[in-house]
Amino acid sequence: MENKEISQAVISRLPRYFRYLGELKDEGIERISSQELSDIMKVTASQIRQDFNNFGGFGQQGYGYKVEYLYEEIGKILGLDKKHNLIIVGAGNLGQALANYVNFERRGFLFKGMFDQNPALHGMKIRNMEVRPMEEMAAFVKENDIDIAVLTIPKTGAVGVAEQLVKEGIKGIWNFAHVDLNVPKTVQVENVHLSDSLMKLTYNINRYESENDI
Amino acid sequence: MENKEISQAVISRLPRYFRYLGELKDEGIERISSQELSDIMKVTASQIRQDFNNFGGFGQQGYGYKVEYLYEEIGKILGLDKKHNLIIVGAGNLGQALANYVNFERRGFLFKGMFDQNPALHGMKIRNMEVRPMEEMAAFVKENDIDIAVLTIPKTGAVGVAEQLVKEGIKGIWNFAHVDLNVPKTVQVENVHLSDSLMKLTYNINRYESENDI
DNA sequence: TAGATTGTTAATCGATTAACAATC
DNA sequence: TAGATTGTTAATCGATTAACAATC
Repeated sequence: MENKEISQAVISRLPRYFRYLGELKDEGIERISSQELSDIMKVTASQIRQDFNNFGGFGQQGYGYKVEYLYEEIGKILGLDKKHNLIIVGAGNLGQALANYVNFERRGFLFKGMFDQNPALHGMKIRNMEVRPMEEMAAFVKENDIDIAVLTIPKTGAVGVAEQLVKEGIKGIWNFAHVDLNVPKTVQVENVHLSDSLMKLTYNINRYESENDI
Repeated sequence: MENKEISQAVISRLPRYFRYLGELKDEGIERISSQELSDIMKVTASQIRQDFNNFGGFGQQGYGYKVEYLYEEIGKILGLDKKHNLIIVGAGNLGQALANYVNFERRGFLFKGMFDQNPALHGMKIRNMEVRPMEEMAAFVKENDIDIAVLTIPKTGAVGVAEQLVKEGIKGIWNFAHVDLNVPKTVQVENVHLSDSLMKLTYNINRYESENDI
Protein backbone atom coordinates (compact mmCIF):
# COMPACT_ATOMS: atom_id res chain seq x y z
CA MET A 1 0.00 0.00 0.00
CA GLU A 2 1.66 3.20 -1.12
CA ASN A 3 0.58 6.04 1.15
CA LYS A 4 2.21 9.41 1.07
CA GLU A 5 4.11 10.03 4.27
CA ILE A 6 2.20 12.00 6.91
CA SER A 7 4.32 14.31 9.01
CA GLN A 8 4.60 13.64 12.74
CA ALA A 9 3.36 17.19 13.32
CA VAL A 10 -0.01 16.12 11.91
CA ILE A 11 -0.02 12.83 13.84
CA SER A 12 0.63 14.67 17.08
CA ARG A 13 -2.52 16.67 16.57
CA LEU A 14 -4.80 13.71 15.81
CA PRO A 15 -5.31 12.58 19.43
CA ARG A 16 -6.41 16.07 20.36
CA TYR A 17 -8.96 16.16 17.52
CA PHE A 18 -10.09 12.75 18.65
CA ARG A 19 -10.61 13.97 22.19
CA TYR A 20 -12.60 17.04 21.18
CA LEU A 21 -14.73 15.10 18.72
CA GLY A 22 -15.46 12.50 21.40
CA GLU A 23 -16.66 15.24 23.70
CA LEU A 24 -18.83 16.80 20.99
CA LYS A 25 -20.28 13.39 20.24
CA ASP A 26 -21.08 12.85 23.93
CA GLU A 27 -22.83 16.19 23.96
CA GLY A 28 -25.03 14.95 21.15
CA ILE A 29 -23.67 17.35 18.53
CA GLU A 30 -24.02 15.85 15.06
CA ARG A 31 -22.23 18.18 12.71
CA ILE A 32 -19.44 20.72 12.97
CA SER A 33 -17.65 22.99 10.52
CA SER A 34 -13.92 23.52 10.49
CA GLN A 35 -14.61 27.09 11.60
CA GLU A 36 -16.59 26.04 14.65
CA LEU A 37 -13.98 23.46 15.59
CA SER A 38 -11.35 26.11 15.08
CA ASP A 39 -13.07 28.36 17.63
CA ILE A 40 -13.27 25.58 20.21
CA MET A 41 -9.79 24.16 19.74
CA LYS A 42 -7.97 27.41 19.05
CA VAL A 43 -6.24 26.25 15.91
CA THR A 44 -6.88 27.64 12.44
CA ALA A 45 -9.73 26.23 10.37
CA SER A 46 -7.26 25.96 7.53
CA GLN A 47 -5.03 23.67 9.53
CA ILE A 48 -7.97 21.50 10.51
CA ARG A 49 -9.00 21.03 6.88
CA GLN A 50 -5.43 20.38 5.75
CA ASP A 51 -4.90 17.87 8.53
CA PHE A 52 -8.05 15.89 7.77
CA ASN A 53 -7.41 15.94 4.06
CA ASN A 54 -4.16 14.10 4.55
CA PHE A 55 -6.35 11.07 5.02
CA GLY A 56 -9.02 11.76 2.42
CA GLY A 57 -12.16 13.86 2.36
CA PHE A 58 -14.12 13.36 5.55
CA GLY A 59 -16.40 16.35 5.10
CA GLN A 60 -19.11 17.57 2.81
CA GLN A 61 -19.04 20.94 1.10
CA GLY A 62 -21.61 23.37 2.38
CA TYR A 63 -22.33 21.16 5.37
CA GLY A 64 -19.19 20.49 7.36
CA TYR A 65 -18.18 17.28 9.10
CA LYS A 66 -20.35 14.62 10.72
CA VAL A 67 -19.01 14.46 14.25
CA GLU A 68 -19.53 10.76 14.87
CA TYR A 69 -18.20 9.69 11.48
CA LEU A 70 -15.11 11.87 11.81
CA TYR A 71 -14.54 10.58 15.34
CA GLU A 72 -14.70 7.00 14.13
CA GLU A 73 -12.39 7.65 11.19
CA ILE A 74 -9.74 9.35 13.28
CA GLY A 75 -9.98 6.47 15.75
CA LYS A 76 -9.26 4.08 12.90
CA ILE A 77 -6.34 6.15 11.67
CA LEU A 78 -4.89 6.02 15.18
CA GLY A 79 -5.34 2.25 15.22
CA LEU A 80 -7.88 2.32 18.04
CA ASP A 81 -10.19 -0.09 16.23
CA LYS A 82 -7.64 -2.83 16.80
CA LYS A 83 -6.78 -4.69 19.97
CA HIS A 84 -3.25 -4.37 21.30
CA ASN A 85 -1.73 -6.79 23.77
CA LEU A 86 0.46 -4.95 26.22
CA ILE A 87 2.90 -5.75 28.98
CA ILE A 88 4.45 -3.49 31.56
CA VAL A 89 8.12 -3.96 32.30
CA GLY A 90 8.98 -2.47 35.67
CA ALA A 91 6.50 -2.82 38.53
CA GLY A 92 7.57 0.27 40.44
CA ASN A 93 5.33 3.20 41.22
CA LEU A 94 4.99 4.37 37.66
CA GLY A 95 4.41 0.88 36.26
CA GLN A 96 1.70 0.30 38.83
CA ALA A 97 0.11 3.65 38.09
CA LEU A 98 -0.10 2.84 34.39
CA ALA A 99 -1.40 -0.67 35.10
CA ASN A 100 -4.25 0.87 37.04
CA TYR A 101 -5.08 3.39 34.39
CA VAL A 102 -8.47 1.95 33.53
CA ASN A 103 -9.13 3.98 30.44
CA PHE A 104 -6.54 2.18 28.38
CA GLU A 105 -8.66 -0.97 28.31
CA ARG A 106 -11.52 1.02 26.87
CA ARG A 107 -9.33 1.89 23.88
CA GLY A 108 -8.38 -1.67 23.08
CA PHE A 109 -5.16 -1.93 25.07
CA LEU A 110 -5.23 -5.28 26.84
CA PHE A 111 -3.02 -5.54 29.89
CA LYS A 112 -1.50 -9.00 29.67
CA GLY A 113 1.41 -9.10 32.08
CA MET A 114 3.84 -7.31 34.32
CA PHE A 115 7.52 -7.97 34.95
CA ASP A 116 10.11 -6.85 37.44
CA GLN A 117 13.64 -7.68 38.43
CA ASN A 118 12.97 -7.34 42.15
CA PRO A 119 12.13 -10.79 43.67
CA ALA A 120 10.26 -9.06 46.50
CA LEU A 121 7.59 -8.05 44.02
CA HIS A 122 7.19 -11.41 42.29
CA GLY A 123 3.77 -12.87 42.75
CA MET A 124 2.37 -9.56 43.99
CA LYS A 125 -0.94 -8.79 42.30
CA ILE A 126 -1.44 -5.53 40.50
CA ARG A 127 -4.81 -5.13 38.95
CA ASN A 128 -5.33 -8.88 39.24
CA MET A 129 -2.11 -9.59 37.43
CA GLU A 130 0.84 -11.13 39.22
CA VAL A 131 4.27 -9.63 38.79
CA ARG A 132 6.59 -12.04 37.00
CA PRO A 133 10.37 -12.27 37.00
CA MET A 134 12.22 -10.59 34.16
CA GLU A 135 13.62 -13.94 33.05
CA GLU A 136 10.15 -14.94 31.89
CA MET A 137 9.59 -11.85 29.77
CA ALA A 138 11.07 -12.97 26.47
CA ALA A 139 9.15 -16.25 26.29
CA PHE A 140 5.96 -14.51 27.46
CA VAL A 141 6.14 -11.92 24.69
CA LYS A 142 6.42 -14.57 22.03
CA GLU A 143 3.79 -16.92 23.44
CA ASN A 144 1.18 -14.27 24.14
CA ASP A 145 1.47 -12.21 20.99
CA ILE A 146 2.45 -9.07 22.82
CA ASP A 147 2.43 -5.98 20.58
CA ILE A 148 3.43 -3.24 22.98
CA ALA A 149 5.83 -3.12 25.90
CA VAL A 150 5.68 -0.28 28.39
CA LEU A 151 9.14 0.36 29.78
CA THR A 152 9.03 1.76 33.30
CA ILE A 153 12.45 0.65 34.48
CA PRO A 154 15.58 2.67 35.29
CA LYS A 155 17.59 3.75 32.28
CA THR A 156 20.47 1.40 33.11
CA GLY A 157 18.42 -1.67 32.21
CA ALA A 158 16.31 -0.18 29.46
CA VAL A 159 18.61 -0.60 26.48
CA GLY A 160 19.17 -4.30 27.19
CA VAL A 161 15.49 -5.00 27.79
CA ALA A 162 14.58 -3.19 24.58
CA GLU A 163 17.00 -5.41 22.68
CA GLN A 164 15.33 -8.53 24.08
CA LEU A 165 11.90 -7.21 23.19
CA VAL A 166 12.99 -6.45 19.65
CA LYS A 167 14.35 -9.97 19.32
CA GLU A 168 11.00 -11.43 20.37
CA GLY A 169 9.15 -9.42 17.77
CA ILE A 170 7.61 -6.59 19.77
CA LYS A 171 5.95 -3.97 17.55
CA GLY A 172 6.11 -0.92 19.76
CA ILE A 173 7.77 0.33 22.90
CA TRP A 174 6.27 3.00 25.09
CA ASN A 175 9.44 4.18 26.73
CA PHE A 176 9.42 5.94 30.10
CA ALA A 177 13.09 5.21 30.76
CA HIS A 178 15.25 8.28 30.49
CA VAL A 179 17.40 7.04 27.67
CA ASP A 180 17.15 6.95 23.88
CA LEU A 181 16.52 3.45 22.61
CA ASN A 182 18.18 2.35 19.44
CA VAL A 183 15.89 -0.08 17.67
CA PRO A 184 15.37 -1.12 14.05
CA LYS A 185 12.81 0.71 11.93
CA THR A 186 10.51 -2.29 12.28
CA VAL A 187 9.88 -1.33 15.90
CA GLN A 188 8.15 1.89 16.84
CA VAL A 189 9.24 3.83 19.92
CA GLU A 190 7.28 6.54 21.67
CA ASN A 191 9.23 8.30 24.37
CA VAL A 192 7.74 9.87 27.47
CA HIS A 193 10.59 11.69 29.12
CA LEU A 194 8.92 13.18 32.17
CA SER A 195 11.91 15.11 33.39
CA ASP A 196 12.32 16.71 29.96
CA SER A 197 8.75 17.85 30.19
CA LEU A 198 9.28 19.34 33.64
CA MET A 199 12.36 21.17 32.39
CA LYS A 200 10.36 22.75 29.60
CA LEU A 201 7.96 23.99 32.25
CA THR A 202 10.72 25.58 34.33
CA TYR A 203 12.23 27.12 31.21
CA ASN A 204 8.92 28.79 30.43
CA ILE A 205 8.42 29.95 34.04
CA ASN A 206 11.89 31.47 34.02
CA ARG A 207 11.51 33.06 30.64
CA TYR A 208 8.25 34.69 31.62
CA GLU A 209 9.75 36.05 34.82
CA SER A 210 12.88 37.43 33.21
CA GLU A 211 10.92 38.99 30.36
CA ASN A 212 8.81 40.78 32.92
CA ASP A 213 11.62 41.64 35.34
CA ILE A 214 10.08 39.80 38.25
CA MET B 1 14.99 42.40 29.69
CA GLU B 2 14.40 42.25 25.94
CA ASN B 3 15.29 38.77 24.68
CA LYS B 4 14.42 37.59 21.24
CA GLU B 5 11.79 34.89 21.38
CA ILE B 6 13.17 31.34 21.28
CA SER B 7 10.98 28.84 19.48
CA GLN B 8 9.48 25.97 21.45
CA ALA B 9 11.15 23.60 18.96
CA VAL B 10 14.51 24.71 20.30
CA ILE B 11 13.37 24.54 23.94
CA SER B 12 12.14 20.99 23.43
CA ARG B 13 15.64 19.96 22.41
CA LEU B 14 17.45 21.54 25.35
CA PRO B 15 16.66 18.83 27.92
CA ARG B 16 18.07 16.23 25.56
CA TYR B 17 21.30 18.19 25.09
CA PHE B 18 21.41 18.56 28.85
CA ARG B 19 21.08 14.83 29.36
CA TYR B 20 23.81 13.93 26.85
CA LEU B 21 26.18 16.56 28.19
CA GLY B 22 25.59 15.29 31.73
CA GLU B 23 26.55 11.82 30.60
CA LEU B 24 29.65 13.07 28.81
CA LYS B 25 30.63 15.00 31.91
CA ASP B 26 30.19 11.90 34.07
CA GLU B 27 32.44 10.03 31.67
CA GLY B 28 35.09 12.64 32.28
CA ILE B 29 35.03 14.09 28.76
CA GLU B 30 36.12 17.72 28.81
CA ARG B 31 35.53 19.03 25.32
CA ILE B 32 33.30 18.15 22.40
CA SER B 33 32.75 19.56 18.93
CA SER B 34 29.34 20.03 17.37
CA GLN B 35 30.31 17.30 14.90
CA GLU B 36 31.09 14.77 17.60
CA LEU B 37 27.90 15.60 19.47
CA SER B 38 26.05 15.31 16.17
CA ASP B 39 27.34 11.76 15.73
CA ILE B 40 26.26 10.73 19.23
CA MET B 41 22.87 12.43 19.27
CA LYS B 42 21.95 11.89 15.64
CA VAL B 43 21.03 15.46 14.87
CA THR B 44 22.92 17.73 12.48
CA ALA B 45 25.93 19.65 13.73
CA SER B 46 24.40 22.69 12.11
CA GLN B 47 21.31 22.41 14.25
CA ILE B 48 23.39 22.02 17.40
CA ARG B 49 25.33 25.20 16.67
CA GLN B 50 22.20 27.13 15.74
CA ASP B 51 20.44 25.97 18.89
CA PHE B 52 23.26 26.95 21.22
CA ASN B 53 23.75 30.29 19.51
CA ASN B 54 20.23 31.29 20.36
CA PHE B 55 21.60 31.87 23.83
CA GLY B 56 25.00 33.32 22.98
CA GLY B 57 28.35 31.85 22.07
CA PHE B 58 29.16 28.93 24.33
CA GLY B 59 31.97 27.55 22.21
CA GLN B 60 35.39 28.47 21.04
CA GLN B 61 36.44 28.45 17.41
CA GLY B 62 38.93 25.76 16.54
CA TYR B 63 38.32 24.03 19.87
CA GLY B 64 34.68 23.18 20.32
CA TYR B 65 32.64 23.31 23.50
CA LYS B 66 33.72 22.74 27.08
CA VAL B 67 31.38 19.96 28.24
CA GLU B 68 31.02 21.03 31.84
CA TYR B 69 30.56 24.70 31.05
CA LEU B 70 27.97 23.99 28.38
CA TYR B 71 26.17 21.62 30.73
CA GLU B 72 26.02 24.27 33.43
CA GLU B 73 24.83 26.94 31.03
CA ILE B 74 22.03 24.84 29.59
CA GLY B 75 21.01 23.97 33.14
CA LYS B 76 20.74 27.67 33.90
CA ILE B 77 18.74 28.33 30.75
CA LEU B 78 16.33 25.60 31.84
CA GLY B 79 16.03 27.20 35.27
CA LEU B 80 17.61 24.24 37.06
CA ASP B 81 19.87 26.48 39.12
CA LYS B 82 16.81 27.72 41.00
CA LYS B 83 14.72 25.97 43.62
CA HIS B 84 11.07 25.30 42.81
CA ASN B 85 8.48 24.54 45.45
CA LEU B 86 6.06 21.98 44.18
CA ILE B 87 2.79 20.39 45.25
CA ILE B 88 1.00 17.39 43.84
CA VAL B 89 -2.74 17.63 43.49
CA GLY B 90 -4.28 14.18 43.27
CA ALA B 91 -2.83 11.39 45.44
CA GLY B 92 -3.83 8.52 43.18
CA ASN B 93 -1.41 6.08 41.60
CA LEU B 94 0.14 8.59 39.27
CA GLY B 95 0.47 11.29 41.92
CA GLN B 96 2.15 8.82 44.23
CA ALA B 97 4.47 7.65 41.49
CA LEU B 98 5.60 11.21 40.80
CA ALA B 99 5.97 11.96 44.51
CA ASN B 100 8.36 9.05 44.77
CA TYR B 101 10.39 10.06 41.77
CA VAL B 102 13.55 10.84 43.68
CA ASN B 103 15.45 12.46 40.88
CA PHE B 104 13.28 15.56 40.87
CA GLU B 105 14.71 16.67 44.22
CA ARG B 106 18.20 16.50 42.75
CA ARG B 107 17.19 19.09 40.17
CA GLY B 108 15.87 21.58 42.68
CA PHE B 109 12.22 20.57 42.75
CA LEU B 110 11.15 20.55 46.39
CA PHE B 111 8.13 18.41 47.18
CA LYS B 112 6.13 20.48 49.65
CA GLY B 113 2.68 18.96 49.85
CA MET B 114 0.07 16.63 48.45
CA PHE B 115 -3.68 17.04 48.20
CA ASP B 116 -6.64 14.85 47.46
CA GLN B 117 -10.40 15.00 47.55
CA ASN B 118 -10.79 11.49 48.93
CA PRO B 119 -11.09 11.59 52.76
CA ALA B 120 -9.84 8.00 52.94
CA LEU B 121 -6.42 9.22 51.84
CA HIS B 122 -6.15 12.17 54.21
CA GLY B 123 -3.33 11.81 56.68
CA MET B 124 -1.77 8.99 54.68
CA LYS B 125 1.95 9.48 54.31
CA ILE B 126 3.56 9.47 50.89
CA ARG B 127 7.26 10.03 50.94
CA ASN B 128 6.97 11.39 54.45
CA MET B 129 4.34 13.88 53.41
CA GLU B 130 0.77 13.56 54.60
CA VAL B 131 -2.06 13.87 52.11
CA ARG B 132 -4.13 16.96 52.82
CA PRO B 133 -7.76 17.75 51.93
CA MET B 134 -8.36 19.80 48.80
CA GLU B 135 -9.95 22.54 50.89
CA GLU B 136 -6.54 23.39 52.30
CA MET B 137 -4.83 23.71 48.93
CA ALA B 138 -5.46 27.36 48.15
CA ALA B 139 -4.19 28.67 51.49
CA PHE B 140 -1.24 26.29 51.37
CA VAL B 141 -0.11 27.54 47.98
CA LYS B 142 -0.08 31.12 49.14
CA GLU B 143 1.54 30.49 52.51
CA ASN B 144 4.28 28.20 51.26
CA ASP B 145 5.31 30.05 48.13
CA ILE B 146 4.43 27.20 45.83
CA ASP B 147 5.67 27.72 42.27
CA ILE B 148 4.53 24.56 40.54
CA ALA B 149 1.43 22.38 40.89
CA VAL B 150 1.36 18.90 39.45
CA LEU B 151 -2.19 18.03 38.43
CA THR B 152 -2.85 14.31 38.63
CA ILE B 153 -6.60 14.42 39.06
CA PRO B 154 -9.40 13.36 36.72
CA LYS B 155 -10.23 15.84 34.00
CA THR B 156 -13.60 16.72 35.52
CA GLY B 157 -11.97 18.53 38.44
CA ALA B 158 -8.92 19.86 36.66
CA VAL B 159 -10.28 23.07 35.19
CA GLY B 160 -11.69 24.23 38.52
CA VAL B 161 -8.54 23.36 40.44
CA ALA B 162 -6.41 25.16 37.86
CA GLU B 163 -8.54 28.28 38.35
CA GLN B 164 -7.94 28.18 42.08
CA LEU B 165 -4.21 27.72 41.59
CA VAL B 166 -4.07 30.67 39.22
CA LYS B 167 -5.90 32.80 41.75
CA GLU B 168 -3.33 31.95 44.42
CA GLY B 169 -0.45 32.95 42.19
CA ILE B 170 0.92 29.64 40.96
CA LYS B 171 3.62 30.07 38.30
CA GLY B 172 3.38 26.79 36.46
CA ILE B 173 1.12 23.78 36.13
CA TRP B 174 2.38 20.37 35.10
CA ASN B 175 -0.87 18.99 33.79
CA PHE B 176 -1.51 15.25 33.61
CA ALA B 177 -5.29 15.68 33.45
CA HIS B 178 -6.66 14.90 30.02
CA VAL B 179 -8.09 18.32 29.36
CA ASP B 180 -6.77 21.61 28.01
CA LEU B 181 -6.44 24.21 30.75
CA ASN B 182 -7.27 27.77 29.97
CA VAL B 183 -5.05 29.99 32.06
CA PRO B 184 -3.70 33.53 31.68
CA LYS B 185 -0.34 34.07 30.00
CA THR B 186 1.19 34.72 33.40
CA VAL B 187 0.88 31.01 34.19
CA GLN B 188 2.82 28.40 32.26
CA VAL B 189 1.26 25.04 31.46
CA GLU B 190 3.07 21.91 30.37
CA ASN B 191 0.77 19.11 29.34
CA VAL B 192 1.55 15.42 29.64
CA HIS B 193 -1.28 13.68 27.87
CA LEU B 194 -0.32 10.04 28.28
CA SER B 195 -3.15 8.64 26.21
CA ASP B 196 -2.23 10.98 23.34
CA SER B 197 1.27 9.60 23.48
CA LEU B 198 0.03 6.02 23.40
CA MET B 199 -2.16 6.83 20.39
CA LYS B 200 0.83 8.18 18.51
CA LEU B 201 2.52 4.86 19.18
CA THR B 202 -0.39 2.83 17.82
CA TYR B 203 -0.59 5.11 14.80
CA ASN B 204 3.03 4.42 14.00
CA ILE B 205 2.66 0.68 14.56
CA ASN B 206 -0.31 0.62 12.22
CA ARG B 207 1.32 2.78 9.61
CA TYR B 208 4.39 0.59 9.55
CA GLU B 209 2.29 -2.55 9.18
CA SER B 210 0.09 -1.21 6.42
CA GLU B 211 3.06 0.19 4.50
CA ASN B 212 4.59 -3.25 4.57
CA ASP B 213 1.39 -5.21 3.97
CA ILE B 214 1.64 -7.17 7.19
C1' DT C 1 -30.93 28.16 -6.96
C1' DA C 2 -28.24 30.64 -3.33
C1' DG C 3 -25.46 30.03 0.58
C1' DA C 4 -22.24 27.57 3.02
C1' DT C 5 -18.26 25.14 3.56
C1' DT C 6 -15.12 21.85 1.96
C1' DG C 7 -10.94 20.39 -0.68
C1' DT C 8 -6.98 22.11 -2.69
C1' DT C 9 -3.73 25.29 -4.71
C1' DA C 10 -0.85 29.22 -3.88
C1' DA C 11 1.54 32.37 -0.67
C1' DT C 12 3.76 32.98 3.52
C1' DC C 13 6.15 31.94 7.33
C1' DG C 14 9.41 29.48 10.16
C1' DA C 15 12.70 25.90 10.94
C1' DT C 16 16.46 23.21 9.28
C1' DT C 17 20.53 22.57 6.67
C1' DA C 18 24.50 24.12 4.03
C1' DA C 19 28.26 27.04 3.40
C1' DC C 20 31.90 29.82 4.71
C1' DA C 21 34.18 33.80 6.83
C1' DA C 22 35.82 34.79 11.43
C1' DT C 23 38.84 33.42 14.87
C1' DC C 24 40.80 30.57 18.38
C1' DT D 1 51.33 29.98 11.38
C1' DA D 2 48.12 26.17 9.86
C1' DG D 3 44.27 23.55 11.16
C1' DA D 4 40.07 23.15 13.31
C1' DT D 5 35.73 24.50 14.47
C1' DT D 6 32.64 27.98 15.80
C1' DG D 7 29.23 31.71 14.81
C1' DT D 8 26.44 33.40 11.37
C1' DT D 9 24.56 34.35 6.85
C1' DA D 10 22.32 32.35 2.91
C1' DA D 11 19.72 28.53 0.75
C1' DT D 12 16.51 25.02 1.20
C1' DC D 13 12.95 22.60 2.92
C1' DG D 14 8.63 21.86 5.22
C1' DA D 15 4.65 23.40 7.71
C1' DT D 16 1.10 26.78 8.28
C1' DT D 17 -2.08 30.09 6.61
C1' DA D 18 -4.74 32.37 3.06
C1' DA D 19 -7.53 32.28 -0.83
C1' DC D 20 -10.81 30.53 -3.79
C1' DA D 21 -12.82 27.31 -7.08
C1' DA D 22 -15.53 23.14 -6.62
C1' DT D 23 -19.61 21.30 -4.93
C1' DC D 24 -23.05 19.90 -1.67
